[in-house]
Amino acid sequence: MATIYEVSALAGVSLATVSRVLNNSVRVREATRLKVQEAMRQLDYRPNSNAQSLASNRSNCVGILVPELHGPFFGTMLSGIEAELRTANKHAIITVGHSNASKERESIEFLASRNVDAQILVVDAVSDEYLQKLCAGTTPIVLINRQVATLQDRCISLDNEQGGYIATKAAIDMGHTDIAYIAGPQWKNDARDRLLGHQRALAEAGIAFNETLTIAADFRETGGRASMQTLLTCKQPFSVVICANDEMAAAAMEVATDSGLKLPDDLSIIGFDNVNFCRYMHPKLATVDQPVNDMGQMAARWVLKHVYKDESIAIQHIFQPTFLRRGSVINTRG
Amino acid sequence: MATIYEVSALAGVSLATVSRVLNNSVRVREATRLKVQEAMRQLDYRPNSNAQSLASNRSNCVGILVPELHGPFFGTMLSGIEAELRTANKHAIITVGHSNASKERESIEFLASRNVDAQILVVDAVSDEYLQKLCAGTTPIVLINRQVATLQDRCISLDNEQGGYIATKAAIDMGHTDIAYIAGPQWKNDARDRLLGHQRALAEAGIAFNETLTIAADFRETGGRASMQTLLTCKQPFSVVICANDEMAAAAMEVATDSGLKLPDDLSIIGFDNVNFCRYMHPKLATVDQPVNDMGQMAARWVLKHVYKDESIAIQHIFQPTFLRRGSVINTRG
DNA sequence: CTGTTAGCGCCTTCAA
DNA sequence: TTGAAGGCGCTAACAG
Repeated sequence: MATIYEVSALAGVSLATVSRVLNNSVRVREATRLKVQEAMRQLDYRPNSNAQSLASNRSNCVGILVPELHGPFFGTMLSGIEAELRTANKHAIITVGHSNASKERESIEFLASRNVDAQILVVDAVSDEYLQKLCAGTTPIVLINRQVATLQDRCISLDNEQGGYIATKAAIDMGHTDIAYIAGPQWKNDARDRLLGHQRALAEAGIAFNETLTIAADFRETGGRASMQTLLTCKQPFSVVICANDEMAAAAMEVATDSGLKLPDDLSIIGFDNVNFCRYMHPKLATVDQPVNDMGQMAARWVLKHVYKDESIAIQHIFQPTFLRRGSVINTRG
Repeated sequence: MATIYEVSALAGVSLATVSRVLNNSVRVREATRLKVQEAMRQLDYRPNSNAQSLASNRSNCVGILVPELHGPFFGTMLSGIEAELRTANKHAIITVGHSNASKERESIEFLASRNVDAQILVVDAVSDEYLQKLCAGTTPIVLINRQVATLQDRCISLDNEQGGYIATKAAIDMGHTDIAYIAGPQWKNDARDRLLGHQRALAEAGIAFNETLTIAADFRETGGRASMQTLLTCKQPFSVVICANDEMAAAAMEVATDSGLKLPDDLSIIGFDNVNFCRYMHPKLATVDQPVNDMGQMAARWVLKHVYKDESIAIQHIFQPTFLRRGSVINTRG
């Protein structure tokens, strides 16, 4: 592959000049520029970005770390990030953490060693202290869906408490008073916040919080399934089960159907996230929409603004969830 | 961030020696190695991979190009690729082509300029000639789900013809003779092959191919929806509609249900791909399983074998589909 | 506006 | 087993 030297030789200019037209920096005489560009074309020249990055200490790449690649959630988020970055001609280097602290750390270090200009992280295993130390370093960091008190200006996340609140409030508004709740793992702050919102809605309506109708699971189908089975055998009445995410809701729905309940007449179900498969379910899953694509886009914009200095960009740190009423939930007041 | 110089100074050795322990190459005296490693630890040294890549002309990164990031299909594939690469301590640089020729080309060039050791491509817009020229270059290329006659040894793909065949054969075996088919875009070879397989199964069973019951759509929900509507108004009887992918099948199912048909009693539906949402549908979608994760993994293995010289690996170029019978299809023979 | 000259951080012969 | 020296392809002062 041709180098900048060959271009400069062919064009009859110094390599500094070639570098200048490459970065369309400062003033280069139009004729010279054309000569150089023609030489580049003839040689099919492509700059070696490793060399550029080494020399300039900038890579035009931003590193991304997500917990996983499969599944509907992070794909959408990545899509939002990538699309926005691309508009600015920046590229994404994507890495996976598998919700495992050492893999997350390893990925972050890989990104750092790749000299990315910034990192967008979606992590749940690594500690707050680690993140604080990381943010104190030189590479700008953005956090999606992770709240660290001292790092608010770098956090992009959903108002999970509000999401938990509106889901439960919607159920209450539709006449439900016996409400079961399948929570997410309580060591995750989003799961905790959703539960808090749920409790706030109950309190506001004067409904007592029922411990035995509240089960903490793992955000996965297996957990949702087990939780639903427990609920069905706990001898307490409930007309709706609210789940802290859609996967668990799907599992709950399956268990309920399998055990002979007719949905939504016998039981209403509400999810959280609004991932793509909600609309394929039967009945369609009522859920709380989380604008993942937009949140990914916003993280990318944060980088565009703070790293690539596009001052025209406004940053929104907290995104509001919205309740989507669909067939899986019924109004008991008719 | 500490450089190799500082490490060599602290350890009291030359930087060549540091480089050697870094690449655990040749023989370094154990004592020296320990001294160096201790220095690295103290300085929290991380090699700059841009510099490594520039000097060694190897990056330990493989470039990936997929059509999109959202949606259930490519996420799973990426997951398979990434996991396999990671076992060998190689990393993935992921890029998106949006099924658009110039974006695909741009992404490929980006990957090349990043000096990736190999590229795994899932492309549909770029031409065969372009790919041939690309493969003639120095960077090893693997193609997933794209057959180029002269490049067979670099292609990993599903036997789509067979997939089309078994879907239709399954329907026939269950007593269906009036069979509608919603095809994919015929400029894509996978869509074409699936249709060919469909026709082979028909021919084999002595069933005449019915043009008006065959509609080519776009592999998307909108296309599936429109096609199903056309079918419902075409005044020809059919007891099953076979779709060239699951998205169109989901849409077809929705349209059928909305127009009052009871599934699967009034109409059977079969999809293709077995993406994650099939099992959330109601009735559950019978479909042809495409082992996407495995195919991604195999592409990664190709790279591990041919680029990183792990000769122990065996490569499988063609993957076989399997039919998954589920509730959306009924046996008319009882 | 253009050329000269140092590096960027690391690998890799070649000698010792 | 180790060190010295040149170079990977490019950027960024600093002169001119």
